[in-house]
Amino acid sequence: MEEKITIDDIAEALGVSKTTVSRAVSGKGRISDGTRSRVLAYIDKHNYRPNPMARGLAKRRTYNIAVVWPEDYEAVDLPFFHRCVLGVNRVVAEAGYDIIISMVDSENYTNLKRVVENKKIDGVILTRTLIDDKPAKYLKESGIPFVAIGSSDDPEIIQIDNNNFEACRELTNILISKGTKRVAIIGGDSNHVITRTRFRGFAEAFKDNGLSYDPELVFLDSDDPIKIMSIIDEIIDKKVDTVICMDDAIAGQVITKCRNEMIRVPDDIKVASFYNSTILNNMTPSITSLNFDDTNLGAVAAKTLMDVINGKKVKNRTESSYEIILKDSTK
Amino acid sequence: MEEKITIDDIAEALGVSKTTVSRAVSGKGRISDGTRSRVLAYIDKHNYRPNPMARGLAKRRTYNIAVVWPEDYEAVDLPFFHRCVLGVNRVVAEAGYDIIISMVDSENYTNLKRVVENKKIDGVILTRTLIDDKPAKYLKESGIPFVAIGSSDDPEIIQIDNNNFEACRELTNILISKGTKRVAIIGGDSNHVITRTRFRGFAEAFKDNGLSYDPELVFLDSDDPIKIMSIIDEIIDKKVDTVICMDDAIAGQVITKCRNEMIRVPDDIKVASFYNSTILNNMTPSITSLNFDDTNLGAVAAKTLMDVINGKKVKNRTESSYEIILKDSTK
DNA sequence: TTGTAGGCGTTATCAT
DNA sequence: ATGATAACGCCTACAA
Repeated sequence: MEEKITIDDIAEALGVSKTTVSRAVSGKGRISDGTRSRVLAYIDKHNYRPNPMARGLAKRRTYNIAVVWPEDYEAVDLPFFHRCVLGVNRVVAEAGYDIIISMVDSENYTNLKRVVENKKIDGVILTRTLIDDKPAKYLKESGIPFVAIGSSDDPEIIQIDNNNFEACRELTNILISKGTKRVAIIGGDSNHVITRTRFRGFAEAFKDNGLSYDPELVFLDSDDPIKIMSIIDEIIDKKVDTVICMDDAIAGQVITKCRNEMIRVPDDIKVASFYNSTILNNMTPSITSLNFDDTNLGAVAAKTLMDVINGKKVKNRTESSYEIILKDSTK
Repeated sequence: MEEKITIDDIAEALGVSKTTVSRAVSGKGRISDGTRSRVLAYIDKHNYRPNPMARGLAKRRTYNIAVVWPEDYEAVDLPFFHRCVLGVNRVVAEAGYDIIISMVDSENYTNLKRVVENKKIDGVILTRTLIDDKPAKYLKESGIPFVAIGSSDDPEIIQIDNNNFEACRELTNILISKGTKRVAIIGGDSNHVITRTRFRGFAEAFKDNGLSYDPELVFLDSDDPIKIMSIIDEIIDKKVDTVICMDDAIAGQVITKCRNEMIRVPDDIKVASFYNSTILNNMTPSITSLNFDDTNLGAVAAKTLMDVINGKKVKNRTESSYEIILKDSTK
C-alpha cells in the first residue's frame, strides 16, 4: 500500500537507466517499443506515480493553478462560482493540474500575492473583475499567465465572458417589442464591469428601436434589500410596466413585494431576471430569465489558461453564449 | 521584478555558505545574530522567497492541503462551504499552507484520489460525511492525515462538528415548553450523518419531557420541492402546531406555502429553522433559527489538521457551539 | 558558529 | 535506442 516507489527503483528492477524509464513515462524521446511496454507494465503493476514536486523542480512547473474566490461573494454568486469551478476542474484535471483557491477581496489580495510570489502556481483564473481591478493589475505586472472570467475594461487582459451585452440587449428588445413603454432596470454594484456591460446592452436595445430609456428608471448600486424595497416602491409610483433585474435575488424580492402589495405579475407589471437559478425555481409566476452555461464558461477559461501557460497564442476575448427563457412573468 | 533569486545567490553575494542562509531563513540551528540579520536584511531587500517545490522535495511536504467540495452541494450548502473555507484559509495561510480543492460526489472521488496518490497534498479536510462514506474510507486506508467537518459514524475518524445534537435538542425543548403538542420535523437525506444526528436531538428532547414524538410527523429525505409541498399539505391536514425545518430552503418553502394558503405564522403554526441564513433574511415573519459559526468550524478543523500533520496528538471529536435565535415565527 | 557534501525524484544534455 | 551526469533549489547530517 505505502510503497514510495521512485524512478530509480524501476530502473534498477528492470536493469535499465532512469533516463529510459523517464522516456517511457513521458512518451518523449526515442525508445524501443519493447522496453517501453516493459517499463509501462512494471509501472502499472506497481502503481508508480511520478513525484510532482521533483518534476516541478526540474521543469519549473507546479501543476497547480489558482482560482480566485472573492471573499465577499454573496449567496447568489456562489452557485455561479460553483459551476464555474466545476468546469475549470474538468479541463485542468485532464492536464494533470489541480486548483488552489485564493480568497481575495477587492482591496486585500494578500492571499493571491502569496501564491504568486511563492511560485505555488503556474497561472491564475480571476472569477470577477472590477473596474480598475487591483488583483488584475497586480497579476499583469507580475507577468504570471492569467485569464479573467467576466469582462475587464483593460483590453490587454485575456477575458472569457458570457455575452452579457447581447443578452441584455436581446432581452430588452423582446420586452420592448411586447409594447411596454416604461421599462426599469435594477442592478448591483456599478463598479462591477458586468453591471456596466449589461446596462450598455439595455441602452443599446432602446437605440435599436429608435427610443431612449428614462434615466429615472435606472437603479444601479442596489445591493442591500432595504434599498431594493424602496426602489420597488418608487417603481410602482412611477407606473413602470416592466422591470429587468440584474440578479435573481433582486427578482425574488420584486416578486415577493408585488405579491404583498397585491400587484399582479405580469398583468400590472412584467418582471425579467438574469439567471435561471434555483432561487427562482418555485416562484409563482415563473420568471423569464437568461440562462448562461457557467460550467462551460469555466471550462473555456481553463482551456485558455492552459494554452497561455503552454505558450500558445490565444484570443484576447472569448464570449460564451446564452439562452432567453420566456416564462409567465412577461406573458 | 522578475529576478528568480536562489539561496545560492544569496550565499555568494554575502560570502557565506548556503547552509548559513538556510539557517537564517528557517531560524533553526545555531547562527550568530550578526550574520543572521545580515542575511535577513539581504533577503528582505531582494524579496527572496524559498522555492516551495525544492523545499517540498527535500522535506517531503507539499505545503498544500485539500478541501473536499461535494459536487452536488446545493445552493443552501454553498454559503456554509464558503464560510468554512474562509476559516480554513485563515489558519492554514498562517502556517504557509495553501488549499487545493477537490471536487467529489459520493460515488466518484477520482479527483481526491488523484491529489492523494500524486502526493500533491499533506492532508485533507472533508466537508461532509455520509453514512458509510467512501471518500472517508479511502482516506483512512491511504493513511494520509485528514479530518472531517461534520459527524461520522466511525469514531476513529477525527471530526469537528457543530453540536447539532444539542442544538436540535434544545430547540425542540424550547418549542415543547411553549405548550405545543404536535411537532413535525422535516429534514433532508437520511444518509447524511447530520440528518440523523439532528433527528436524535429531536427525539431526545421528547424524552427529556417524558413524551414521545409521533413517527407520522417525521419527514426525512425531503429534498425536492414538490415532495416538500405535499408534506406541507399533510402537515396541515394533521393539525401540526409546530414544524422544525432542517434547512432554510425548506423553511422558506413552508413560509411561502403558508402565506399562499392563508395559514398564519405563528398563530396557526410555528416554524423554526436551522440556519440563520440570508435566504430567510427578509421573510415575514422573521424565522426562529439556530446560528452556527461556520467560519470558526473551518478554522478549528484546519488547526486540528495542521496538528495531525505535525504529529501532534489531537482529540478525536471536537464540537463547536451554537446560538438559538428566537424570532417572530415561534412567538 | 560556519561550511561541505549528499540527498530529495525528475528532466535535460550530451555521449555512446 | 540507451545511459551517465548534471541541473533544479533546498535541507541536513556531519565536519571543521
